[in-house]
Amino acid sequence: MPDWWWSVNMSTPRRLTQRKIAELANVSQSTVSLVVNNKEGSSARIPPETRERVLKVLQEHGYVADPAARSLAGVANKLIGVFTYEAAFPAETRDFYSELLTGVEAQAEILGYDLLMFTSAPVQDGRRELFHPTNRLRLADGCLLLGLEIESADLERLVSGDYPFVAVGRRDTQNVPYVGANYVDGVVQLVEKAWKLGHRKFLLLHRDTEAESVADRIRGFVRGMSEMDPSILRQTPISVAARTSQDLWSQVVSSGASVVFAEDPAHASLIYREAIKNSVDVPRELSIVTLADPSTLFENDPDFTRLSPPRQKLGAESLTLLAKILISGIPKNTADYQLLLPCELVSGKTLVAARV
Amino acid sequence: MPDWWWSVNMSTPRRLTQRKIAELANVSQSTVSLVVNNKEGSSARIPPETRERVLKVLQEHGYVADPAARSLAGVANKLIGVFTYEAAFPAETRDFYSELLTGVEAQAEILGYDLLMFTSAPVQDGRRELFHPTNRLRLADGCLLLGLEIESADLERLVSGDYPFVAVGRRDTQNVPYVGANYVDGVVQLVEKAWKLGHRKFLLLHRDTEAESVADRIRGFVRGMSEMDPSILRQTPISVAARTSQDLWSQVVSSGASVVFAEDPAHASLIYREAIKNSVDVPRELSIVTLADPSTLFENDPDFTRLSPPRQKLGAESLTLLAKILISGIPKNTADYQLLLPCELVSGKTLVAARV
DNA sequence: CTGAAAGCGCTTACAG
DNA sequence: CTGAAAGCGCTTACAG
Repeated sequence: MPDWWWSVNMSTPRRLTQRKIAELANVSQSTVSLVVNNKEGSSARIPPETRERVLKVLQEHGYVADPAARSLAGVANKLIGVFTYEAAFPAETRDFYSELLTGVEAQAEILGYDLLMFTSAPVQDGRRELFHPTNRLRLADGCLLLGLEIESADLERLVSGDYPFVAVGRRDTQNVPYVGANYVDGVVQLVEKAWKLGHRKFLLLHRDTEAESVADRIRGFVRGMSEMDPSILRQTPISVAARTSQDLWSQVVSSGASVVFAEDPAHASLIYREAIKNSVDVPRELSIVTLADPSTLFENDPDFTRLSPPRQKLGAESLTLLAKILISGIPKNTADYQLLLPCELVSGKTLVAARV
Repeated sequence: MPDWWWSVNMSTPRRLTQRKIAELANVSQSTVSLVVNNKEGSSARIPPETRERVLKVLQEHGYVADPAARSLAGVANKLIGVFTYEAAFPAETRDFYSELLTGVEAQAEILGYDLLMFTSAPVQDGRRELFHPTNRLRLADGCLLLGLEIESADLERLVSGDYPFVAVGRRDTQNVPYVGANYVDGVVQLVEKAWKLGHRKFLLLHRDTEAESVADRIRGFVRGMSEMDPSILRQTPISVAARTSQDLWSQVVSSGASVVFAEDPAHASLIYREAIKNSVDVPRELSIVTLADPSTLFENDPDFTRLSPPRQKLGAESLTLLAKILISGIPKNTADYQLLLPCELVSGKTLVAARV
């Protein structure tokens, strides 16, 4: 405690310590600690009477152990850090994070963890920096990492360190514990479905990012197509979605596709609107499939046929995995710390039989 | 550090400490601390050469001070607790909390605070309990309290304690530091506006809750009406909004109102739909005004004439106030810790001149 | 059954 | 200029 402390905090006396509780209950500080932690074990046995007395004082004063001190003394704090590479709450990123955080929050409630949001991390080029000189990861027992893209350098550093963490979403980096969505199999199924409906002219428009979740969807698309017919796959355009409505529409038209796989629902939405403008009937003349749930911002959209990643469950399971790691360390088998959850396939109304 | 530590963590040696850095740089641990904290002041003056050497080792090893230890040694935690009476992220409460939390988060980033969400608090009757036996408020330097309704017992206990906190939203309880929205003046303005447009038959339908935010809107309505004409106020129905669309519509019809003040946008929305069903033209035959922003769940609604509480700003300013309190204690003047932010009046399209 | 003591990693007067 | 030392609040062997 620095010297100036008292002068600054004269008004509010220092927080309640075990020592003070001990005085009040007429026991030693160690006894208080024993009671607080409900230790009955090996060497300590506190008579019920004493325990009651201490407990009473404890409750009367609403004592809570200083988590910093506890942590320093080597106990887990039941505190889980949540690091998001972008601000978690704003509308722009709300769709992405909200569902995940809903799951995390619900599970935290169940498992009795509090959540520490690392909002103080300095923002660099619009993204928060994980390892900055004053990073406070250690405040939490372990941490959840959220973000469409996560720096592989960060992941490597975490993997080689001893700090428990779990990434939400599959990651390429070796030995990273994660819980992700199984986009590959999901997209394969969607491709099969379209194929069986007679579609042969496909188009995949994906987002312009290196994120694993996007790569997986592309991979699923390629695998699905090649399982159906490798020669058709070779003629199937797989492109980054254009940025404007018009350019998107050009991509669709010039591809001659009967079904568009628009990874991003926002793109599906724009294409749908352009289709209306150009008097193209969706889905009778053009089927549209999207590979994630549409945001509430595009509520007027049709009920897109789509892949629905189980975002709430992803959040919940990530926390569950982290809790396991905290308790018993990283599992031996990769399969036990790299989990892929199946995506739901929503039938929707925008994928119908191809016209002959 | 408990005894079993090594057996559990054999693989990963203990985290890097200043002591180890000191050995590597051939200085004392105190010197490392001095360098880490960039202290130049009073008693310590480290020659640039030594400093460089230490800095180099520090960087090479990516050293970060253990925040728990720092905190224990008396440095502020820069940790703000966030207590929500309901789960913060789920869709049902998303509209209410998201905007607030967006503001809080943005401000936390600016002020360098991390956010601790008290998700471990046990839920009783659908609401989290603030003061439960294992409450961990003390984990944070202070805390923000969010909720439509906040138990006054909780508030009283907080006020009489020494734990710094700020409520988001105005509260009746004495001496509670808060940042709220000025609903009273906002509603007064809306009443005036409708009055000037020739409306004389008003109806106020409010939510069935004791929350201060609702009471304030009712108060504003009453004040506005009585400023216009007390005798008309006496004939103006002020009721709890019915639960079903049909009953709501009955309330509207039987009141004979030319303008409905529906506090809750969800109610405004239902009334609007009933109006369409019953071939009543909104706004030409019936004006509707709502006293909060509609949720994105009702996106198909018309652009309601409404009061828009500055939710993001509420969040941000609450954190700012709490930060002030943390630094210099509760201000002397009530006016300095009980803040009311003006609501924006959105013209919208559902309030027009009354038919003569 | 309970207390005195060591130690967690750090900050900061205080001696040299 | 730099190191030895006290102390933050806690947990847990270890003595009594």
